[in-house]
Amino acid sequence: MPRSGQTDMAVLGALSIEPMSGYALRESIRDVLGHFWSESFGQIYPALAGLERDGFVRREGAAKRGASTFAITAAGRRRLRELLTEPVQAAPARNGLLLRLFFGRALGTEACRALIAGARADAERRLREFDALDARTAAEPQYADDAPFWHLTISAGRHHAHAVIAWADESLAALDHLDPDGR
Amino acid sequence: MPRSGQTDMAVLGALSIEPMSGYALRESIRDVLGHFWSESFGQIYPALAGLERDGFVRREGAAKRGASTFAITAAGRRRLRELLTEPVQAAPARNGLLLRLFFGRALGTEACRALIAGARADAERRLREFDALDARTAAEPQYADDAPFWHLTISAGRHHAHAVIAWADESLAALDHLDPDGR
DNA sequence: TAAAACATGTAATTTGTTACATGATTGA
DNA sequence: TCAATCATGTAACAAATTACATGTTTTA
Repeated sequence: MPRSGQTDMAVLGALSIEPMSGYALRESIRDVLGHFWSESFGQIYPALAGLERDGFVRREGAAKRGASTFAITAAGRRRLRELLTEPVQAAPARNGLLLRLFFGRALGTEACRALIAGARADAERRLREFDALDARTAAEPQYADDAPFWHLTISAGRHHAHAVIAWADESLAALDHLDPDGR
Repeated sequence: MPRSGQTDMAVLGALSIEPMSGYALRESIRDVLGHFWSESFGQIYPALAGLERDGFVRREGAAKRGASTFAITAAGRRRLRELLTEPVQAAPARNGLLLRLFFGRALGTEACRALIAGARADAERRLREFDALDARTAAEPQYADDAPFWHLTISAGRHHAHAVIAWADESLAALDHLDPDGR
């Protein structure tokens, strides 16, 4: 039974905004936190069970059939603040694109170009997703108190995507200079 | 015995540049690929054993006592090209800083400010590390053919660090506007 | 009424880290 | 000679994904 503090933080945090089912929890983590966080069913349900056992969430509605909603308790809010205050643990760096480019001499210049162009296209797509996400949250006045913080995370995503685009353009130009025949 | 293609790629790639011991492999992965990749002993040694069994690396020097060096074979180079050509698999997003900021209303504005300032300081430190890394590779003429590719990865790190700094400054200003008394 | 979406959970597997155990070599 | 560094490996644990199993509710 995985009980990482990280998963508990994400689950309690989401439930601190509004009560929802485990299914909805996963959907909103994917759709709203998706660009900087992820959780799978295999973690969410055991985490909910543990949090319920410890009195941090309360299950509302029948457990057996159909929908049951999980709500955060007062103890759960205290636990959330405790978790949020813990030092940020750096995720181990694992960037498959940069690993391939580092060995670009073995991979070949043309394949490198394609990888960089792909990363640039992904970044452009993410920028469009951020626009949509911004519009969605701005349209819901009940989240007004949370929106400024949500905006910080979207802004981080935008800055990152812009950085990828600038880097890609610069890098494609550098590879052209290295090997002027685009072949 | 973990045998992920990702670890094999990093190990074969490093050995494609020059033969070295498992220990040195870990050091150079930490020191050179550190800003975008990581491997631990628990993965490197089993990976080396598997690669040796499959004929992709050859152990030179006594296995029992003191140093033994691992060198990539011709089959290993073919295997490396094969691995490098595989599609980049996106690492699951896990950014503990942004997760905390997203729940910034529960964490408190002041703690958010401190987290952002910390991220900014980390980025500044990384920029200095990139300068040192650049100087180190530029000083070794034997890596001239690889250096242009290595430079792409360092440039990516720099762009990313600059993006973090710009985002942090913007975000700190936004939080000031939200709550003018810094208390 | 059939398909799609909602909903909950478990089990197997993968992936990776950390700690432990052991020993050789080198330099102060 | 003692400590630090180099070196190899295993075992225990932790974290997370994926696939599987099961059933309900809504909608076309």
